[in-house]
Amino acid sequence: MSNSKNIEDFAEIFKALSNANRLTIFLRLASCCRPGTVSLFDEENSAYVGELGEELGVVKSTVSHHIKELRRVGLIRTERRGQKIACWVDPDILAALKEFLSF
Amino acid sequence: MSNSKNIEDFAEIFKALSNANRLTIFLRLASCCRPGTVSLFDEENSAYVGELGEELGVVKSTVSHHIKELRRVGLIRTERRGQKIACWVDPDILAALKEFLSF
DNA sequence: TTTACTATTCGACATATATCGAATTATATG
DNA sequence: CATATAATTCGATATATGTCGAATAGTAAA
Repeated sequence: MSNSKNIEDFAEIFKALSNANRLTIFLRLASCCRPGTVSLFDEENSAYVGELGEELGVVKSTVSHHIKELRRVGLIRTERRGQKIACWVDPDILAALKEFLSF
Repeated sequence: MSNSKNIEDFAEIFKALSNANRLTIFLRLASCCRPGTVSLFDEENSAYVGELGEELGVVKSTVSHHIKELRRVGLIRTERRGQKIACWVDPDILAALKEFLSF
């Protein structure tokens, strides 16, 4: 099935989490978008690219690059909503990750 | 307490698992040395540096480098037993890792 | 259609990393 | 002590990565 992952897939996932800024972004996204739920980046729950960058002290292009990487390995999913980007943590991959570490 | 970890610590841990060869080494070690139990690298359960290298197709020095990295971030612990190296997965850090991904 | 705001892409660069082979160190045994 | 075996360290190198700033693209609203 298309969901099965091998060693290299997991290595890529870990790599996506191996940078402190990227890991912070991931946790921030996870905190505002519970796995399985799609949260908009609205006023109360703002976490769009620009703001994430300000918090971290990196420019927008870098944040965009990191988000792209998180999405590439499947950790998060994103969708444009107007000018901003909605995102959520993929619940399946989180489960797969925990399963992977269960030995 | 000395066990508490911050974002950067976890990023380092993920980085240690982000290389396919290193991840393979870690899983191989985990499979022969259950967390919390210290297993020697004896004949039946051989996983010392040289053999790990042969399996992966990398030279000893590279394996040694990877093991050093896994140890540095605390994922595994090692101890010399004669000419060979005993190792085991640190159960605490595994638990911390799973806890970290529980949100 | 302008203008404003947001996100992405692109090119550049400095730094980090994976890997190898040679040299060295550690341990055991003849 | 000399030899053999195992692991580490060291120096070199090619590749990957994180970051920035400028340019571009997408969306909304005046």
